[in-house]
Parts: sequence; C-alpha cells; structure tokens
Amino acid sequence: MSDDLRSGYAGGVFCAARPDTAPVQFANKESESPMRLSRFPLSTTKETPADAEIVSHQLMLRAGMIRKLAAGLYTWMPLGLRVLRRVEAIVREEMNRSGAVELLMPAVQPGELWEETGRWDKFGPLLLRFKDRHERNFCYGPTHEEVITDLVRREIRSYKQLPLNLYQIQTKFRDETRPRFGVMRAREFLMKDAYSFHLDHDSLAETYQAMYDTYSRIFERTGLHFRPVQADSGAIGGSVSHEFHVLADSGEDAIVFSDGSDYAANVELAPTLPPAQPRPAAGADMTAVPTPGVHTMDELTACLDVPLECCLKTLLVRGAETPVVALLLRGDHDLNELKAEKHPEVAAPLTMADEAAIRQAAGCGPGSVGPVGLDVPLVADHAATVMADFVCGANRDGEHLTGVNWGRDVGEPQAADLRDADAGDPSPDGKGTLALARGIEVGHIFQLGTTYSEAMDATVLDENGASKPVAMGCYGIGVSRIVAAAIEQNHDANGMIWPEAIAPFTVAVVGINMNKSEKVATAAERIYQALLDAGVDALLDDRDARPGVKFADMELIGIPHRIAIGERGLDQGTVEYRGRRDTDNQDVAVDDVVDHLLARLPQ
RNA sequence: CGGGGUGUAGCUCAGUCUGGUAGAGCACUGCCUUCGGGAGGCAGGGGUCGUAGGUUCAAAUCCUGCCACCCCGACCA
Repeated sequence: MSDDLRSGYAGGVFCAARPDTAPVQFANKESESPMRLSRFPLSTTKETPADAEIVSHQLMLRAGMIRKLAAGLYTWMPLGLRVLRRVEAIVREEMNRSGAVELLMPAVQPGELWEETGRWDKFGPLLLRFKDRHERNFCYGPTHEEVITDLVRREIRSYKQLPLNLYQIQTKFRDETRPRFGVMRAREFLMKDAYSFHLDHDSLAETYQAMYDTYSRIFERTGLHFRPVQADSGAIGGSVSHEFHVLADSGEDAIVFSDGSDYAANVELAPTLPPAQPRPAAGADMTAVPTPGVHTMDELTACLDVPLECCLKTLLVRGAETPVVALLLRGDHDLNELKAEKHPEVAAPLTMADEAAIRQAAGCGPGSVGPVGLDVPLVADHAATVMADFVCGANRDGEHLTGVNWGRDVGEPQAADLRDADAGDPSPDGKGTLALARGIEVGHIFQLGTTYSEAMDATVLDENGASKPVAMGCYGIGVSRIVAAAIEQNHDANGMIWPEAIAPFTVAVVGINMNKSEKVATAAERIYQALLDAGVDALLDDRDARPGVKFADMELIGIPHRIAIGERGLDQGTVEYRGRRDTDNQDVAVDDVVDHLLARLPQ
C-alpha cells in the first residue's frame, strides 16, 4: 500500500501537522511498487454483468473494483480498496480535527445489551442473530448505540469527563430484505459511526453543530455535490436530525430545497403550506358519469379528458377511532405516509384499508371511492380543500362524479398536511420556492437525547453531585456507499470520472508500445519516476497491450489525468496530456510535462 | 416478507416450446501476422447444464421438491 494511504491512519498527529483541507500526497519511495500495472491485478471487462442495475454497480464490476461473494457481500479488490481507503482517510482526518476520538468496538455484540434497550425485539430481522456454543444470544452489529453506552456507563463518572465524542470506522452488517445496487445497499458495509455524550442539551447541540460542520467539510473534500437536509429521525429515535445527500439522478431519496433560503429537507419531512388563494366559487353542477374499468388516476384523466389536478384522490386507511378514514388528495399529489400516520384520526402504523373494508365503507371497490355520501371521517390535504368543480369517485363501481364542490355536495372536510412537497411549492420558511432533487443518503446525524442513557442507566454526577443521565448524539457516514455515490454522480459513456481527492491514482502514465520501443520505455519510466518524486500518485501502464486497450482501461477506471508517451511524439520532443473530462489531447514538451500536470492539481 | 423472473464455460448469452453426440462471442494458453483508440488467423484448455428426486430406451430439454441469484413493493449509512 502506498505511503499516502498509510498516512491516513496516523490520525491526530497527521491532522495537527496539516491544518488545511487539501488532499495530501506523499512521494512513493519504493522503486518496485505495485503502481506498475504489469504487476497490479487489474481486471476489466467490456461486458456488463447481467445482474448489475445501476451505473455505479456496473462500472465497479467492469473496472474490477469489487467482486460479489454472495447477496450483499462484496470483496474490495485492490483498485476499489484504494478508493475506499481514500474516502476513509478523509473521514478520519476530519473527525480527528473536530475533536472526536477514534476507538474500535467489537462487531459482534451480546444480545443482552440489546434486550436492555428493547431493541432485541424491536430491530426485527434486520439484525443478524446467532448463538455461541453456550447457546447465548449474539448479533453482528448493525450499529453500536448499546455497546458505546455500555462502555460509557462503566468509564465515565463525572461531568468533568464530558463532553466526549467517540467514533469508529468499522464493518457493519444489516440483513436487508433486499440488498441491491452493489455496494450502495450491501448487507455488509463500511461505516463511520460516532457517538457523543453530554451533561446537558446545550452541550449536545454544540457538538451536533460541530458534526454538521465536519460532515460538510468531509463531503466538500471528497469533491462531490452534496446537500444537508432536515430529516426524520426514524427508528433510531431522538428529535433533531439531518441527512447528508450526494446529489445524483439515480438517488433513491427525494429531497427539496428552497431557491430563496438555505432550507432543505427530505420530502418525507418537508411541510406544505395551505394555499394562499381562496377556493374558487362552484361553477358546475354535480353530474354522475360512467367510467367503466377506471381504477387509477391516470385512467380517470384519460377517460374523462380532465387534468390530473382537477381530480380528487380518495384513499381509505384504518382509523384510530373508526374502522376507516378517508384521506383526500389532489390527483397530482402523493400521499406522505409519515404525515398521514401522525394525524390523530389515522391509526398508526399507517395501513391501507383492504378491499373488504372499502366495500363495507363505500359500497364499491377501490378505484371508484369518493367523499360524496361517504360516512367516514374526511381528512383532506390543504390543497384538496381549495378545489372546486372537481372529479371524484361516485362510490358506485364504474362511475365517477364531475362538478363536485365542498360545502354544497359534500361536507367541509378537516384540513391537514398530508402530501409530499413538490417542485414549485412555496418554501415552508416563507422564503423562496422549492425545487426537487434526487439524493443518495451518505450521512445522517441525530440528537438522541437520553433515550439510550436512561434505558441503560448511563449517568454522571453533575456539579451538585446529582446523578443525571447523559445526553447523546450519534453521527453516521456510509463510507463504502460514498464510493458508489461518487460514481453515480461522476461518470460518462467511457467509465468513471473520479474527483481528485478520492481517485485510486491521480495520473496514468501510458507507454505506447513501450515493450517494443526502448525510447518510449525510457521516457515513460523517467516521467513516472519524476511524478513520484514530485509527490504525485502516479500509475504506470507498462502492460504489453495495444494502445486502445490501455486508453479504454484508464478511462474506465476513471484516472483524472493521463500522460501518453509514444515514439511519434517523442520524435518531436513531446508527450500527450489529457484530462479525464477533456475531449482532445494536448501536446506538451517532455521536459515540461511534470510541471504541466502539477499546475492542474488542486493545491 | 409478499409478487414476478432467472439458473448452461471466468463473463454475456443461444440451445429447453417439439427429449437423441454441449454451442457462440468475449476472456484464457501457444504460434504467426498486426502495432496510436478495446486487432486478425491457426491451434488449444475449460461445462457432473444450480441441486435432489421422478418420468423415459434416452433428460440441459418433461414433472416435483429444495437452493441460489435478480427485479417490483415497505426499511436504512
């Protein structure tokens, strides 16, 4: 392994010496290093493996970065590992700089700790459980709240030892129902998880902010486009929470952000505001129209030739007090399940009514349900309450109503925020308009409070000698996922395009026919060595392969810079430079090429 | 977990419907030619056709069970 990667493990010492955020490169002093491709096990393929769905998975397999062992389990090949280690090094450096302290906990955890917090039962099949030879319960850690809280309750006695922020970078296992997308959603994955401990909430808020800033710095350094967004704290618990998303069209999460402020949130969390304009007056009479075979909103708009936003969507769900509750949405809006579940009329967890319950309540099957004459609680999204002359189900199979109006044809419904925010909605903070983007969740920070410390009795004495449960925060980064996310965000038809900071190599030195031409071999070796001496992480493609093969490979594996050395150029005293995103070669004098390259590297 | 699909050479796939000697391309080995954008020729190596049963003179092919993997849904770094 190269010196620069090893240096990442030097941790705090390294950080103290380098207070800036620049990627650091060290000269490679070994003359016979594995950075010669003839001795590096690169195995690329032209064909895309059949079971790879998304670009990052396909390219990682084609480039030989990873190999699958079983569902959701991957070997990191030497090339892939170089990238993983670079991401890891950035995370470690910035965590250390923030004042967090690294430790390493066991991956295997005793079940009894999980029973203390009740998560042995709550976590479900995601938790990989097994027994040791004494028939005692264990699990492979999907996260480490229990272990760290157990550690802290044994080690920390006094408020004087707080605040404390401990982190590790470690392999986790979550027995996902559906592992997919390669390393993006693997069962086994590399995660940085940090846990902070505080006497009071103010201290927690301070560290939380420090972690927010640290995460922003980490993702800036990786060179990826990202966005912190307000998030739901989900199963881990707690109140305040932010997710960090790498922006990519293939992202699994939808996020919204304002063009007029720094407001940004996961769509599942973003509130929508009641419309400012009042409901238009009724202008049409209510009329029943036949709609045979219509079951979906799209079929309805096609059948009656009306816009989606003039249709009312009626969803029946199990009620808290009543068998069913009707949730009413404008046809073009999507139900937000988190919001619906929190509504007092609605039973939690949110459960859609089954066909029998729908028939019982509405007298018809799903697809023809509407609020008119429906004797169940009506809860309408704000946007639905200002509709007029709308189309909805008639509660008779194969029939819909047009020209329906609130107050006149149906009682006024309760108004609530039930839908996903959409592009064009006003920002919830009143400043600007929301835009929509897709994101890949690569980081998540939480203020946990005392949930775990109370359950596990992790207390310290405060300045008055009183015993208090410690307040906790937890902070995760999906290290291996970042690698995949980087590819999703940065690739073209020829392959990956690594940001400098996490590229497996900075520059590829390609000798053209260097096994036949003494001249080319000499020049290539000299340039390669000069780059190493200048501290550049160079890769020498000294394979006995045709130029086309070498170029295609270097592009596939996404090396940011390429220097091609051939007899043709050498006769003129030049070599060729090409950036990974460039479309043309640039002739550079042999003696200038190292400086030429250095000028193109980030400081 | 529910619904759908696929298992044949290291990879991508044909062959299965209609049972009868195991195939192609890429990759790999050797030789020759070629030599600045994934070269060409010749000669090779490599498969108990996922697995266990069943039907049959005969099974990659038909039937049954099991297993693995992939896709679509609800969860997560």
